[in-house]
Amino acid sequence: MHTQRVDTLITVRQLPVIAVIGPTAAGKSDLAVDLALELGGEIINTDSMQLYRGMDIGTAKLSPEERRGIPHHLLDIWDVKRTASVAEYQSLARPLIDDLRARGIVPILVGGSGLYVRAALDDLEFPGTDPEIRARLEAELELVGTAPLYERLRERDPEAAEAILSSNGRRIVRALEVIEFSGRPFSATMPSYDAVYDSVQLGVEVPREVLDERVAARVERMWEAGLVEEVRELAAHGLAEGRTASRALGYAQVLRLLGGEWSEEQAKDETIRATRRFVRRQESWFRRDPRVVWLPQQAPDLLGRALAEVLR
RNA sequence: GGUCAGGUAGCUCAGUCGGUACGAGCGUCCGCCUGAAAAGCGGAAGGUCGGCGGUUCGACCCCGCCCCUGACCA
Repeated sequence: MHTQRVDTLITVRQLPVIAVIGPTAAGKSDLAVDLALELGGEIINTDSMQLYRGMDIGTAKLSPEERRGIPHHLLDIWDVKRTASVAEYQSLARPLIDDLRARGIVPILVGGSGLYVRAALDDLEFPGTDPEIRARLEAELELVGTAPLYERLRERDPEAAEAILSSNGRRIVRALEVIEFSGRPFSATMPSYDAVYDSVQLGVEVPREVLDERVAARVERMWEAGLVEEVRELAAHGLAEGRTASRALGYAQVLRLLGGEWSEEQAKDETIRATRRFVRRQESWFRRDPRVVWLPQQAPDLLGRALAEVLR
């Protein structure tokens, strides 16, 4: 009976689910751990590449010490050969969030994969997939190119065709796949930001010039920390066959280095360039969501401001 | 000192028998994004074509001089 009253009290003042988002190298992970220590939270990874086992250096995974005793979930759960999937991620993240909340622990999502964050937090439903149809369409795309497939999409689902550019083979294939196995149109409904949880999204903001410098420094550090070795080892475990993991920043470039296609300098430069490009894409994705509260990472009282937003 | 090659977008380079620079890749800026999302796709802004003078109706493209870069010769 005692415990029941306590539980009730806690439920009354339940904190929102927190998501720490923002571009690569902005300082999300540290802020998240700070928040977890302060609020009694645990961390759920929202980074598509940190889901992979063995991809540590290149994904800037926090070391055990850096985690400062805070449990981190959804790290190292996939083999590099496996193709990533937002839908699967969603099916893993949701129960986890629910479970933590039920135990009075604040879930703190951290990561730069925008779609993954939304899959966890927002009311997104993924219509399913059919590997055979997909494979067939992809083969067709390879063979005929994008134009005929786009034409077909326009016939079967004009609305989807409207939303998808005729040059984007990947999205055309996915739309056709869904239409084919579901018999229904591919409703690529744009930004419906309907949250399923009470949540706060904290965007860590860093001036672009600073970020660009940090990216270069970080890639340099990754190299020194043995990224090439890490990739070499993963390659022995089939990294190159992995559809997703083989494309990860740093990994893709080192793979080309190992394949003799690029020099070390080239691989490094390309990694920096690709990462900067990625940063810009992340910013444009997150900027679009009006719910994000942006906090300047370099401000003296970052944690305090973050807490204020959470406890508001 | 001489010979040759070259000086065109922020970078690397295309290009025109003289008629408004058609440029390309990269970078930059902006945007899109529902089962690969560290992926995929799109749009835009950037050039007094090394400088000065000449020939011409007209020159980035022809001529002269000069400056700069690289290679070679001495």
